[in-house]
Amino acid sequence: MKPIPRRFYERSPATVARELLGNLLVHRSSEGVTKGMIVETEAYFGRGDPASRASKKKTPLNELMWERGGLAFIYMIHGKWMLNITADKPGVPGAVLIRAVEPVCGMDLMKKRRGVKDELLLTSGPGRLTEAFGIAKLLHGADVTSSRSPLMVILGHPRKFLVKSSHRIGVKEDLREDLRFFIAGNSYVSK
DNA sequence: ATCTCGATTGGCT
DNA sequence: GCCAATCGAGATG
Repeated sequence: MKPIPRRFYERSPATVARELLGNLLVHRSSEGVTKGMIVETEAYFGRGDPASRASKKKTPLNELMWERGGLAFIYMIHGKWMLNITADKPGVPGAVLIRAVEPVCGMDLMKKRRGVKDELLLTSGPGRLTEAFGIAKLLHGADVTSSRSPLMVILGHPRKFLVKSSHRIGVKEDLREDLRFFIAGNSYVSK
């Protein structure tokens, strides 16, 4: 399993968000392995982006957004863990929120962690997928470009799909630009 | 120490 | 469609 290299992430968050679609998120833990195809993402910038955690000053929570690309940036909102991957060049804040994946491996473990049987409810939302994958603050700062990391992103099989975009979900104030990207017609895209 | 808020979710009408 | 529970971080005292 070869992770996608760091240079992939050190570009505009919007480009990274779009191109992450179709690739595979892999988490390895003592409980087992879970794998899913990324089907929905959102891009966040720094200064000038009212919805971003990095729109204001640096804090212990958001400082990772200024670091190099390809690091897991994790925080809690409404009692749920959100998984982001840092993007853009070191010193330039940016991140991509992983909003949904399609389960590929470890569905039994996902069902156990989520406490639901319906596969469609396993990973079809940012809080759902972190619960299904067992992702929490412990993985904050994990390097998803390292093959030794418990959390990584690897190249998906080449597949044809249509990418659509929309405004970002749930944000109080959004930018004019469409910054949510998803695979058209995929049933794991959140509502 | 206490209060407020949110890049959400699930249950109920 | 509406609504309340969720809980850690940041702000405030």
